Amino acid sequence: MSAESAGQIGFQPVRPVRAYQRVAEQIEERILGGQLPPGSRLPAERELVRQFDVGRSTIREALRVLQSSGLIRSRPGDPLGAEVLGVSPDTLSHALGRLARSHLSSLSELIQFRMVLDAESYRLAARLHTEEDLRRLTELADRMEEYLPHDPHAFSEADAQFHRVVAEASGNALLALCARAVHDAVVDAIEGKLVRAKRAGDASDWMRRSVTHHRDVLAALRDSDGARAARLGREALFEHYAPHVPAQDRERLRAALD
Amino acid sequence: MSAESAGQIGFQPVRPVRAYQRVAEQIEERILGGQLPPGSRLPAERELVRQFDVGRSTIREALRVLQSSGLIRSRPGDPLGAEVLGVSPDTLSHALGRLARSHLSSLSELIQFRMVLDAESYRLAARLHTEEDLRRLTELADRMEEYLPHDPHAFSEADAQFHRVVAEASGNALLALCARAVHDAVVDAIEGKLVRAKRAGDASDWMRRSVTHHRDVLAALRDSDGARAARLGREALFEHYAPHVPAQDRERLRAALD
DNA sequence: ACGATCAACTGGTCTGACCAGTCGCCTGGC
DNA sequence: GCCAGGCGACTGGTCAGACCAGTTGATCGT
Repeated sequence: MSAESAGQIGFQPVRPVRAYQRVAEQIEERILGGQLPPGSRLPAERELVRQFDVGRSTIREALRVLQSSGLIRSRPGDPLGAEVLGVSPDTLSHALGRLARSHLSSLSELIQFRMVLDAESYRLAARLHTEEDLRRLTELADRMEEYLPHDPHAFSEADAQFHRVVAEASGNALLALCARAVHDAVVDAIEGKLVRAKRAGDASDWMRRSVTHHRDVLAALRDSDGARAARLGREALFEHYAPHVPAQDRERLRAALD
Repeated sequence: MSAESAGQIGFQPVRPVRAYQRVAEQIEERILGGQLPPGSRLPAERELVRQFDVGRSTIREALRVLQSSGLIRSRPGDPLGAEVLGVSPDTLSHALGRLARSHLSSLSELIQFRMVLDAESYRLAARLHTEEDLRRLTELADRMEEYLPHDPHAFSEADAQFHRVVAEASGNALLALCARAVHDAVVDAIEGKLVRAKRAGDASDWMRRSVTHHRDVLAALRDSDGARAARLGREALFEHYAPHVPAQDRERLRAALD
């Protein structure tokens, strides 16, 4: 290594490790390592105090860290102790949501990212889907058409579920997870505008176009035509969101189209 | 809404909101909202006790949550109070790393996801890069060639930086961030194997191929040929990682190739 | 047999204390 | 005049002990 070849020993700056950190690390290790599987219980706080031989505040700070990571959940009065939840995707969603809310990334970036993720999961789904996937998707498309006239809420629900099933059909849970997190972040960021637009009267028109879009995607998946499915996904997102993006950012979305 | 039309009022189950949660939320709100910009300082804990009118343990648990989210950092004895860090991408990396370590997602999913993200950022970079980007990338490629024979560590560093610059050139900070987080997660997950393989003697051979790969990508970017750049990225990752993936998962990676 | 009661827990919060650091000021020696 | 050193007055990290409200399961009275 270059530092060593220059004659320096290369001491690492040692940063103090807090007691609550070591407690949290030990417990996290046990959870990630498979001891303490999801559903199992941690000992009570006062028992952990005895086992780790630290004060209760230290234990509690460690548990707070684990809880904010979604690894455990605690409930007052529960005689069984905190519940182990295991690794949950919600942390990802939260992190993405924060990133989106901060001006570190703009709405157009978020939508462009969603275009990329959706299109690629479509592409993979076209290649790797099972018959069961197709059956579920057909059913969802049917349900959307059925709900179309009278229940916009159920329609949106079926819509979201359609996308989730496609993402799962891609065979990549991680990709599906991120796609969902980004989807949620976009919805959070733009909800107000869209609800207004839907109330403005073009709702049923939009829903009708949405149904044909989903049918097109389904057909592309059935043909195992990944490129077509991906293009459909990108175009639909572009058409849907471009009007809500500042004009100077629209070029960015267009760049993600081809 | 369907629940209301069924005659139910639709009360939401109210879950108790802990004091530390409200404290953490208020502070997070201020940070995300732009008051309390990165670099600014929080009041001292005992001052927060007065302002929020809660006990110090409550304040400390709230600060722990914020710290574990990467929003703040505190140092004992600092008379200025905890430092605001703002939204950081490290949270994403951590969340992805945990997801990868748990069997919720396999190594092959992680690598496939990286193929998707890298390829798409290449594609966007080919379209949106600036002259300055090209200059920096050329310099990095030169540096890689220079380091090639005698400093594998610096070589890897330049390699990673090359990918980071390409991701930035895509113009989408979110995409770049995720790409980097996934990259780090892959490196964490596979590091042991790779180091062994590199020591086995094919290191310089791999580095030589890597240099030509980066030159190819650079050329594709210069030609604004997004499809070619994306394909190059996918193929390089496939060739590099396929041997380290269980045989039954290799088909998954192949599906991401086209 | 069963429903109300109660005691022994739980986690959430508060108080007050101590420690080891860190910083600013202030002083004494140059 | 200036600078080194020391002396407080802070900081965050940790601990101990207490109280509260909620949950639970056994116990008791009917």
